[in-house]
Amino acid sequence: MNRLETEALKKDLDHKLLKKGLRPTKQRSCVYETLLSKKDHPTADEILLRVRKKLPSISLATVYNCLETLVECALIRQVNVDRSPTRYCPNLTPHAHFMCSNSGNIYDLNLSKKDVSKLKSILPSGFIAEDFNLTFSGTT
Amino acid sequence: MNRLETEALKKDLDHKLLKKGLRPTKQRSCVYETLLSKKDHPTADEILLRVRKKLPSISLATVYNCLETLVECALIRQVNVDRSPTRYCPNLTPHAHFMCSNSGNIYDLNLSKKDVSKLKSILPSGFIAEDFNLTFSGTT
DNA sequence: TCTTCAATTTAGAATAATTCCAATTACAAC
DNA sequence: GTTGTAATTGGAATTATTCTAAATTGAAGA
Repeated sequence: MNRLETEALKKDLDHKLLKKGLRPTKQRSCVYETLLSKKDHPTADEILLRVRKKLPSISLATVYNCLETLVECALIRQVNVDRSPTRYCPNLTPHAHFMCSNSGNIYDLNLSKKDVSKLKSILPSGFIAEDFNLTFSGTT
Repeated sequence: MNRLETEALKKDLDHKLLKKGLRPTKQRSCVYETLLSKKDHPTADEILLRVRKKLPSISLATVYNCLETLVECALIRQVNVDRSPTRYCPNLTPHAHFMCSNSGNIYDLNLSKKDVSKLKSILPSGFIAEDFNLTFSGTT
């Protein structure tokens, strides 16, 4: 990501925060940029380590706070696979996850609109889904 | 469940345990029967309470041990929704889950073979799924 | 510019689910 | 019966996450 892109993202973040009456802080933007700069699925601990390269004194509690805020602003998503620590995902397009049992790697599987409507067609009448979560596990 | 059914289940359980070199104990069969007697999605704590009506001195550690064993024997399944405590499910037919955000209730949504093959068709070539997990959240 | 004040950050304590551990207990095989 | 291994048990330990209370920040108004 070059400087111009980074600045555009920061502007977008600040705008979305302000719309919710939240302050644009350097911690929030740093956590956000860190997530976007490497599109994997890090845990809060891993994010702490990465963010500390830029902000050495940031605390784990703040990382959790920032992540929660970013999720609320719909800028990132949480990924939970079984009981393992929550992971965070900057991919906002509809997708499923595939967890490789050997490596522990998580892959995004993008879903077409057709896929999504097929999924929703599983719901019986009367059930209204706000969200869904589809995770495969196996080997690649 | 009448006595004959219960005994048939116990026999099946004992058989599957022995096949794996595991001992059929009263704790294991009690946990299993408890889960089958009310087809909801209790947590380990809730299962402890129910099982203690029959085996007052059973410990929480044993309940966890038994549940782990039953999962390994593919007699029950684990259900994880977000970060909430693991729930256990005696329904072995392919199904998705729907969690009602208001009540917290979890519903089984049975999947047809067609549904399952549609789901698997999401996987790109090279990805081999041993298992999948589909959970909707919303309101009923 | 100075003050004010609520939002945010911070370190560390607290919580909750689960796992671990070491000491019994219970069986099954000999 | 004895023996040996598996299973159970209570409590301690672990781990991810949330809570708390004090310190810091930065925008808005005086």
